[in-house]
Amino acid sequence: MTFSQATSISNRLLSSLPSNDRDRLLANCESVELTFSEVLYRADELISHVYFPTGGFISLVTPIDGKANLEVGLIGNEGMLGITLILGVDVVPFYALVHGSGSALRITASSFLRELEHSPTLQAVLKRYLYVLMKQLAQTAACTRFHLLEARLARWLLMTQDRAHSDHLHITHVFLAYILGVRRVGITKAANSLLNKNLISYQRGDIVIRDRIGLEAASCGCYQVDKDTYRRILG
Amino acid sequence: MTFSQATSISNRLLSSLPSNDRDRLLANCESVELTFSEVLYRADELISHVYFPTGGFISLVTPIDGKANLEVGLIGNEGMLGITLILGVDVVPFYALVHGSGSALRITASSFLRELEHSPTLQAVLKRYLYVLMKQLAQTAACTRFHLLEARLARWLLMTQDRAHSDHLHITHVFLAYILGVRRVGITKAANSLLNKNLISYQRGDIVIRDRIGLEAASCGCYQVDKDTYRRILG
DNA sequence: GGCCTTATGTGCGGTATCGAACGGACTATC
DNA sequence: GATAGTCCGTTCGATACCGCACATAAGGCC
Repeated sequence: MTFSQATSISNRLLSSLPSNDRDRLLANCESVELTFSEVLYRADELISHVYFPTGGFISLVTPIDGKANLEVGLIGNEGMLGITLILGVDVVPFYALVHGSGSALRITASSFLRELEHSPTLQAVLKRYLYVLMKQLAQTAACTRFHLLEARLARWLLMTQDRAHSDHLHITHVFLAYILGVRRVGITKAANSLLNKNLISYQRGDIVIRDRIGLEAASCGCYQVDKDTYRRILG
Repeated sequence: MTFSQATSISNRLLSSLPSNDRDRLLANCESVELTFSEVLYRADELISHVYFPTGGFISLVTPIDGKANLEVGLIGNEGMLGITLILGVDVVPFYALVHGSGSALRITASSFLRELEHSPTLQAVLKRYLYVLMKQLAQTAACTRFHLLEARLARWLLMTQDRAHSDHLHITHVFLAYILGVRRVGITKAANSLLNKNLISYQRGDIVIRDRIGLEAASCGCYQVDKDTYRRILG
């Protein structure tokens, strides 16, 4: 066994597998460090590896018109990157960008597909995860349309905190603007508003969540909706 | 055989199946008429039937905050409704609303799952379709965020024309506002602009596409992107 | 210390869309 | 031909963003 139980258990999809299936999969995994702003997938390329984040987390980003971008999904240790392989499509659907440094387990696409054949449980779990991801895509679409920036920012901070497992996030306004599809100035304004409410504090690329409950109140309901969906389908 | 070749061929997913798989499936299907504004699925209910539109078409709609709504997908004879069954989840993810009257083939969820077991080809086709749907979800999210209403309206008209197989669409401004997540007045303004450019004409719930090429120019690139994705993955 | 890069704040005019209300025109029904 | 219902057009002020430009500040590096 290449990896300790502690490592394996820190990805929720993997830890929900029966131990023999999990061990088989882990034996084919290698541990990698995801580093901030690293691009794991470029759209339309072939998927070479799939990733199960354990510490780090990843943004799924859709480019549009060659200039703008929008984050459509967020993947931490509750999910995986490369899920479309289970649909028999090995073409990357979205850009995948590391937004939180940390560890992940990765496995080559071919090994992954082989393990998938051997484990109906793995198939079942990942299919359900894909369902959750779809719901999140739609939720994000509607959220982006209707909710004010401040609420969207609060939602993003909460989602990210869950995946970073820390109150301290390493992220700049420029990056947030990119993710949320707005101007940097818009982020400055929204972040300042949250600051004035004593919900967060920040300084040169470090954001600290000060009041999680307050932040939940300031965020739109989408945060809770996403969480509920995950729990209902995979919990 | 319950249905003629002509009927079966009019859904593109079904017509891409080998004839024996298709015939088995069709033998379990019944033909139904979809009527305008009919609700086929309500979110969080159980999926009782899946639908393969042949003439009609269906909107997938995500409600948000209990008041607003946003269309996140459009299903005509190029697709199917109820696709999430292949993920092993029988809970409806989105509202499904008939937006174009016309025929469809439907099959009970249990029969569908049984056929799915028997036909790896069916599984493969539908998984690829699900991939396309995911890409469209993300594209719609970004489109909704960045593109002006007039372009989004043009895109919607084109997508709908493809699925209605007709230049005449039966849809009111109120409905369009609901779909695109804007005020009715916004639709009136955008539609009027398209009218002034001689791209469409309309009157009391009937819209006529006058100049398809011009409409494509007025629409955002998302229309073409979606089409390309479908062709690449399923074509 | 001095310099450069990066990160954040501010100010200005512009605009797409919002919410609400009202007016007019066509259709269906009786 | 009166009445009610549906559909479309217009106007009003408000606002959440936009693009652009520039100011301030903090940290790293020589």
